[in-house]
Amino acid sequence: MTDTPAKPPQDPLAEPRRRPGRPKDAGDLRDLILDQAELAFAETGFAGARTRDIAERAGVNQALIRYYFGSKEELFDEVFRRRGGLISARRHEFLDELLMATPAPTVEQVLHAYLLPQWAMKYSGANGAAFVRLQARLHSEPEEHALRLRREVYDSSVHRYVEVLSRCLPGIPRDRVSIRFSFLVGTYMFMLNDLGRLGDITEGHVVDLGKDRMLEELVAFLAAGMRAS
Amino acid sequence: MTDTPAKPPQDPLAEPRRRPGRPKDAGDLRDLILDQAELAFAETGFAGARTRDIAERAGVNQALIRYYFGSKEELFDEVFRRRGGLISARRHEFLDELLMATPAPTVEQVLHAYLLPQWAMKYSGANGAAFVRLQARLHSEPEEHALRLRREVYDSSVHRYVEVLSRCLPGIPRDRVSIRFSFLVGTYMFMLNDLGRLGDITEGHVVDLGKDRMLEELVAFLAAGMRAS
DNA sequence: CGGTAATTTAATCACCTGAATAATTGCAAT
DNA sequence: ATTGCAATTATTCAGGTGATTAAATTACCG
Repeated sequence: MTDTPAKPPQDPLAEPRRRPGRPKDAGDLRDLILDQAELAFAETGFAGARTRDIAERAGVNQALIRYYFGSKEELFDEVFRRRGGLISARRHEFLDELLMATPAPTVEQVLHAYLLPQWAMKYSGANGAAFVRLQARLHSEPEEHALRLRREVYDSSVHRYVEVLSRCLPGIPRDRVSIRFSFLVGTYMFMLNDLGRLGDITEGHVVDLGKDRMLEELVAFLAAGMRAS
Repeated sequence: MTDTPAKPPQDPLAEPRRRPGRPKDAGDLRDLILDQAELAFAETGFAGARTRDIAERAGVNQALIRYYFGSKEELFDEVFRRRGGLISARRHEFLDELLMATPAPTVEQVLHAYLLPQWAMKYSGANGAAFVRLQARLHSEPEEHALRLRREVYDSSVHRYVEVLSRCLPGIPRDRVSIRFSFLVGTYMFMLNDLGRLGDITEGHVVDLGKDRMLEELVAFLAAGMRAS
């Protein structure tokens, strides 16, 4: 408190630090933080990710996270809602389009409409794959927090798809359709998330089937399961 | 350092603390630690669990974890291997028995043999359900550590089942069978782990189908998927 | 122009974390 | 008896953790 109140001798190679205060153009640091948080949460999960890392990767002070989001948990929620909401919306759209085009679609068509938004996000570049992993992680967390988020974001689209599928499968009671739908959720979550188990199981014969082929295989498998007598 | 070298005034209601030194009968604290670690890891994942909590729940000093296991990570490995090895061994046994009884089993029979050990463990009481959750969590962790463990414990039984299934499904190329098998892994992992999503998806109509009925439904679904043309 | 509000930083807090150490006790072999 | 090993504890360590505060800088509104 008594001496060297001035700046320490700065590294002349250091990039020009942002100084505090309102920025001139404000290139929305909020979104930058969300992007980096998405990556961090995907890599190490909620507990494993450090707010310091997230801030550093975004080139931003740690306190800014609190400023924008309040807490680490609320930051996570926001990350999840941002893309989850998008996926859910796309699902609704695709189902609308499908029902508009054909009043009695096949099981395959309905499943394809349901899965495509996730698939497209995974291969969209731009952190999509990270979000998909983060989401798969959330799906295996039994905590109340996780459950609440999933409900909030996904339940509405899921319920609609179950209803439509039920109409496609007149021989199968509704409750059974919904049970099978929950099987389906586990299946695609795992495949979306996976980063090596497929290679192990096929003993190296199949490592990456490619976006389209994998989706086809999955739809065929799931549709057959749905129709099981 | 200078005064009060003696014990602080102890809470007279405190239970008699175990004093250091070799115990008289040594009711294997090692296993006690493993049990509590299993619960803790299942509840909050690897990063979220605290060695302090684990030790406390086991009624044991924290340093004992290091004494027996070396580190938190090695403790986790041991927890995983203990029951994972058991499950893998059971799978081998059941497959042996099945092939002994019928040289050409149905897909349903093979899948049942594969799934039963996990199912039985989940409903065995005695932390079985906790282990199953922990395992499902591990399945959605992409880290190298997780991958290595799964390989070590499960690959041998998985490869055998893929081979037998391939024989049951002569119309389907081997690679495709193994891809479908990896679909299957995701499906049952999710169902084993699930603690509420089923209820959401069925809008409350189905919360718990009961051990046997759920396994039947799952086998029917998966067998149909395996056979998909 | 001048004041107020928004945005950002550096610095710090209180607490927690896994790990390590050294002391303590009981048992078994000599 | 004495010594040495095994199992257990209380205590401490070094380093992180999310959160918080106070100050700094700029934009915006009158």
